[in-house]
Amino acid sequence: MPVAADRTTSDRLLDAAVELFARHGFHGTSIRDIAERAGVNVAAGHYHYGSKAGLYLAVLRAQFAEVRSELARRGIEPPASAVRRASRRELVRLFEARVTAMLEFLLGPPPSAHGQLMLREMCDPTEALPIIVAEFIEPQTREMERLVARLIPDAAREVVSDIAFSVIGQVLFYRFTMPVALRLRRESRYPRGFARKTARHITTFSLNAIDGMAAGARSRARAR
Amino acid sequence: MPVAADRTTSDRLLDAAVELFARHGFHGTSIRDIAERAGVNVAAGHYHYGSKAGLYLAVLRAQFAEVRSELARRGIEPPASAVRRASRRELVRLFEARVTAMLEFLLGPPPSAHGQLMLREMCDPTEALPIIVAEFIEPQTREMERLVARLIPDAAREVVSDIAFSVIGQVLFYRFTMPVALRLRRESRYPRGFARKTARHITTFSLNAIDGMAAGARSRARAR
DNA sequence: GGTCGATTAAAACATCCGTTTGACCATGGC
DNA sequence: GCCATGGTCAAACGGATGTTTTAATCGACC
Repeated sequence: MPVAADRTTSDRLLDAAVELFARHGFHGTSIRDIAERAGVNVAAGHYHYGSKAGLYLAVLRAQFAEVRSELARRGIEPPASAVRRASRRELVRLFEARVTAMLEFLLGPPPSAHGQLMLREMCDPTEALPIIVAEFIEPQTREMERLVARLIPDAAREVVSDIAFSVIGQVLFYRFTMPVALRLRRESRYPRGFARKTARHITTFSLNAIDGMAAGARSRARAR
Repeated sequence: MPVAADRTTSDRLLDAAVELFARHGFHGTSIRDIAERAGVNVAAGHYHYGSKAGLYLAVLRAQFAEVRSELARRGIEPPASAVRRASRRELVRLFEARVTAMLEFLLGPPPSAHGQLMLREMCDPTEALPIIVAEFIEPQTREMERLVARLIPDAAREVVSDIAFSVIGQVLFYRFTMPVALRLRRESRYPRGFARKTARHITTFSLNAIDGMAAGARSRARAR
């Protein structure tokens, strides 16, 4: 089943490589598989990308550049000034919107290749990992920190950072443990609306945690 | 660097295989690498375990049987009746002890092979995944649910389950994203006491969340 | 029309892979 | 002593792998 034909050889290689690397990993995918799927010669990979590793790197570069622009397109990257001025109600809305967007983005349907490739980089970090961090994880963490900082004022930078990590952690968790979660649920894929429903839970859980920690900090401050 | 010598061939194979499968994955590890590390002949793997896949399966069986007994040894598996009778203070202590034990277990030092093998099964599920679920994830989830159920009485089973997932999620997250977390921190491994410190954060975060959700449920009940 | 650089194609290369074979060796029962 | 048995070994097998080589093809430009 070759990829769409009206594209350059290098693009078709990239498309096929995304599919197969995501599905079977670097070691589990052969140049010949990729070439066959792309409908090109085995030598094309080396000609256009130098080596198998070069092709893999190009795949991740392309994917996570796309991730960044996709997230920007969905408009969940409001200018920092907007977050600074937002009311509590607006902050909560932004929080849930962000969590929902990330989950929908990662869980599909169909399940995106991004999540799988990211997971693979956690298993076997390559020189592509810095790209993923820079293009996806770092900006998402910073934006989340900005939101959290407004939701729990006067908290130490480190506390804010830990909380942002807990939130992002819950989100990524639902992607990374998908095979297990589905097995526990005895289903073959997440049901319709699962991302939204899960986002609601994570939001509720996390906002209660944040509010509780803020209240705790206030009462400790009074006791001093 | 061969493995200790005063053991049977099949045991030395298993030891070497744990190391290498954890480090480089199934596809990334060759029978020859394993045999060399174990100091035995290449044919030994097939003789004792039938095939490479058979050896891999044996590795995971052994590892996660060990996990189960190790967790039992650490005494964080109190009989269900103890949880049923525990005071709030005791429940909180059990909660933090469980989170701490899981984190110390997963993060090391040195980082355990279990976590890495588990992560690999999330990437490429094999017939070993049911073993991991049955030996580790399922029991941990059930125990956590039991604790959570006591901490937020009268909650629906589904809510309890979601919360338990959020807690386990945060714990596994710190293992799964280790390469990224370390990169963001610009360190090569987690500092001493990191597991304990992180367990404190997860406990604080989660208990605040649970208490908040419990209070929210109560006030909604009153409004009705 | 011819030249040249860029691209594609087929074939070959060397290496590595999982697996199998058949010989060798120790041990224990008869 | 001798065979049966279970374990270990070097060697080889067939196939797959990433990569390279070499030749053919295409398109633009003078």
